Amino acid sequence: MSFQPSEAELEILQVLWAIEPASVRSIHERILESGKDVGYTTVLKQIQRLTEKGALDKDVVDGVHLYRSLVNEKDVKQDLAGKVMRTAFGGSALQMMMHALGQEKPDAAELEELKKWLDQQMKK
Amino acid sequence: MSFQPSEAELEILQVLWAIEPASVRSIHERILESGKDVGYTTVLKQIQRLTEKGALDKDVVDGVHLYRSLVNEKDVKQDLAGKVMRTAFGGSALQMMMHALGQEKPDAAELEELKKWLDQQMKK
DNA sequence: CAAGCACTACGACAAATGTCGTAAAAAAAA
DNA sequence: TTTTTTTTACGACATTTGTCGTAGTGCTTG
Repeated sequence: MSFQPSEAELEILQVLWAIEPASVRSIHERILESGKDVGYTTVLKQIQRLTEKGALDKDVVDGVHLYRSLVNEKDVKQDLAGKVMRTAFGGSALQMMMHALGQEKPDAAELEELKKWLDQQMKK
Repeated sequence: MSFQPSEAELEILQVLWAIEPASVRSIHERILESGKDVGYTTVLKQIQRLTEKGALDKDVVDGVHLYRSLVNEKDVKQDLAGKVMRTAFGGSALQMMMHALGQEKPDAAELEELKKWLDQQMKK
């Protein structure tokens, strides 16, 4: 099993997957930009814990601490989605998706893409 | 926002949605059957906490305590799926589903059903 | 009725999470 | 080279979660 991050941890991982390697400061900024208001030290602490757990790696280049992820984005996301699918939707991806979409109207482009993917799948 | 259960809580809710109203004993049994090994009192405690939080309701009929859920299954599941979709998959249900399926090969029947649903959606 | 069983209530504990404050160290500015 | 500002390290604290043990209640049955 790969790494199963908590919510705050996932947030940090997401930032890293996008802009890694990154300093604590830049990660913190990103998180603030995304609307969530949280202190610098809080983010730092989470980052340190992630590092302890072996999910991140730190480089001290030129006196600046740069972090990057050691866990694979796809794996983590597959675990996450898979787990929810299994525990809450009896293993049905469709059920899960329909519930997720149930909140807002399905986006047309999204549906188009889904169709494409589906055709692809069925061909095989 | 509806109720956001923890994992153990969700497990109990799932049982209730299936066989409610139910006694602690029967809920416990169900959970054991599902493979998870956990003590009676542990389940009871979770149930009591859920009740405190207002997610369950207790009926004492004939000296037996029967519980049933006060939270709506669909709502809870939509919240859950929606949240994962938003926090981990940038709001894309498709991405979420593909990751979920990425683990095992997509099931043929599942795909068929998905196709049906999709056609339905696109028609509208 | 009394002893035994089954349930429930209560509270305790450890680990995980989310959040900071403050101190120490490093870098930048004066 | 002091002083200021930025960063990083540590450790603290409150909550939430998951898990039980134990003690109390009340129903069941000999």
